[in-house]
Amino acid sequence: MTARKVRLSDVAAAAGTSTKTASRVLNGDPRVARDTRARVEAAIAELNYRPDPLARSLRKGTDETVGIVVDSIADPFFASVTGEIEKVAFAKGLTVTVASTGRSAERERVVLDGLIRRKVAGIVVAPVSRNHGYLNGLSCVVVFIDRSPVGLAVDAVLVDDYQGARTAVRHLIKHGHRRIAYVGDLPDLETSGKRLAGYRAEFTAAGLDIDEELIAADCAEIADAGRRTRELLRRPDPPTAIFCANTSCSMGVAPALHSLARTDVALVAFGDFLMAASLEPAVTVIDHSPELIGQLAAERLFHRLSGLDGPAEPARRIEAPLHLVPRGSGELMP
Amino acid sequence: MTARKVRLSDVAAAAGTSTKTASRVLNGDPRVARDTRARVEAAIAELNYRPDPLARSLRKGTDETVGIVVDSIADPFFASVTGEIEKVAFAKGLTVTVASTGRSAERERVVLDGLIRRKVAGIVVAPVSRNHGYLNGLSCVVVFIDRSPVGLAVDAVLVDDYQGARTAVRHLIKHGHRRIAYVGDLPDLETSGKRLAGYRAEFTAAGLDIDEELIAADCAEIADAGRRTRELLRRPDPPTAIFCANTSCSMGVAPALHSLARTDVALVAFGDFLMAASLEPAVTVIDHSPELIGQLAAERLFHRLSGLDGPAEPARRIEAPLHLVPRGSGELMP
DNA sequence: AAGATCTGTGACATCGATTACCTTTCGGTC
DNA sequence: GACCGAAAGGTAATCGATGTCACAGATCTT
Repeated sequence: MTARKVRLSDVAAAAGTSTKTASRVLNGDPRVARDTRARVEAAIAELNYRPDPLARSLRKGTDETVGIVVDSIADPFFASVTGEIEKVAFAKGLTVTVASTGRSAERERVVLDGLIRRKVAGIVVAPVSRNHGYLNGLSCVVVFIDRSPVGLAVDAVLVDDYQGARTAVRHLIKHGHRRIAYVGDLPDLETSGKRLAGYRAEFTAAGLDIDEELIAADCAEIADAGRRTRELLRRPDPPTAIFCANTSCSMGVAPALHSLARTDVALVAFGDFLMAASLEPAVTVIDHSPELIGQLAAERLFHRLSGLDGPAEPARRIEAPLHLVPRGSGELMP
Repeated sequence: MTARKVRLSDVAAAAGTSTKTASRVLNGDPRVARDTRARVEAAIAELNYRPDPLARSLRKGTDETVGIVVDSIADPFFASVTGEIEKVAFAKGLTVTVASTGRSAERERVVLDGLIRRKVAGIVVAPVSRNHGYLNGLSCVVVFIDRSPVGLAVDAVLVDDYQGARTAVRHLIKHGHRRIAYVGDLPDLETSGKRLAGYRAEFTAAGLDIDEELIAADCAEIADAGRRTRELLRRPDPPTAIFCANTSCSMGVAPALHSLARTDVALVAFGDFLMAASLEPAVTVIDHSPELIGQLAAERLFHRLSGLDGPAEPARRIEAPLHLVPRGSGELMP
């Protein structure tokens, strides 16, 4: 009933060959006679043999697994990215292991180290640390997402945070706003830093002054964003529009505007979110699809793994397209 | 610089012992002399040795990994559950591998099979198939979440879908509603089936008739829920309230109500979602925290793995608490 | 004082596959 | 007819750790 465990040697015995030949069949080695191959395949089917992935990995020195490392798996953005990569990986027969950094550079190092020790074939990582030199000389394909590699030449799938932010701010300026608040995460995160830089650049390009008091770039949590929004609107000279630099912040800003009944304040958010379209007014967003990012990352990873490129193929930087989705909140006039 | 690869035998050599003794130190075997242990530990530190998890797993026949199998990793509910389990697992030094079923029973079988072949120590699974007998006789700890095991005695962390739905419907009836629509997923999913049963039971208990026309139990996608909501409200005898049986449906129902400006229709949703509190009116929900479910599942899993229970400890059914969070939408009168 | 019981340790087999390196067979060449 | 090369397949080592078992010396027993 429960065939306890079938090993390759059992298959070989059943087929009347050596394990080596059975192994050849398993790995598609062409140097096997037609009928020998057939006998081995029959034995495999009959015994319902499946190779032991652990043993194989130990011997081969590489495991058919891809690792995914992100800030938090619960984060909707990273959850979508992960889901997409898992789909592709499953289709190729690879296992997916996940790990979160909690945004700690130290933990990033620990989990990456763990994955590498497990000889994963490839890793997709949304890095936290400032320097990734320690990953050099790895015999493992790495693709960065969301943030770019420093001190390391690997593929990266990114969005153009800087231009995205400029587009958002330009949109608001075009609709007549001059006092536009910035609500975002700490700018020492690469992504946040670039978005803030884009915000600033667009003001400068438009010949407008920046009121530093309207910049709330210290919102790590949803609640912070809500609180800072209230503070901004309480000012004697409140903003007429808000540029919200990431999804978490949107989750704080939008509710705050609602509870204050200040839906007259224009809003453009960086990153789409599930309910954005159903709020009243619906939220105009700069969309960067996590599914697409996941797909692009997976594609890049498997391409490298397939070895179709020469190994010398230089690191590539892929920009996932961004586009502004006008829904109402961003088109309000002051 | 990059110490290519340090094996246990290198450590042993450096410490002047056999690999077996080094292994003893590694595994905390008490039968090692004090100074031998010290020497081995020094060698480990000096060579920066880390054991190879694959080799260890192969030999031991079990991998320090927990598998998580859910409908979709991108689903916010499962993403939170997964994130929580990963946190706990990381703290215990275990790796986490994930796989999605896409709600296909066949795929469920395939991914579970894959995990088992990899000799994972434990699995947390949100099952899809109707019978899990094929998992019997496994040397692997399994914990079910969200749906209960059939033909198999394993631990399960569940919510009381039936009572939750009754609570929701009772709440609406108490506020004067008689025509309450049901919008939910297909009832052949255990969870959905129970919620629908709860809906029906509460009507019966209140001595009210059920209008089958108000039951839209065929919404597998967000878009379906939106469409069905519009249909329901277009009826000559529309409902005055909606009970929304899962989060995905809420994502469809709430926007639909908004876009129709029908925020006079009462709404209670099963499952909290990020923006629920910020909609206008805020959405009353039956909350079942995915974080809590993840924690409970992880706790149960690691408890079993620790072997503190006798192996004969009977399967336990754990109910994660549910509670109604009134926020406005559920308290509207007809 | 001979046996019994612990300690501490190492040699060697083992987990289940793959790789390096042979051997054999056979057809074709010159 | 000796030689070469390709095809087909086998033997044994190996990946890196742990389990089995044997054994020497120290410490008790009675």
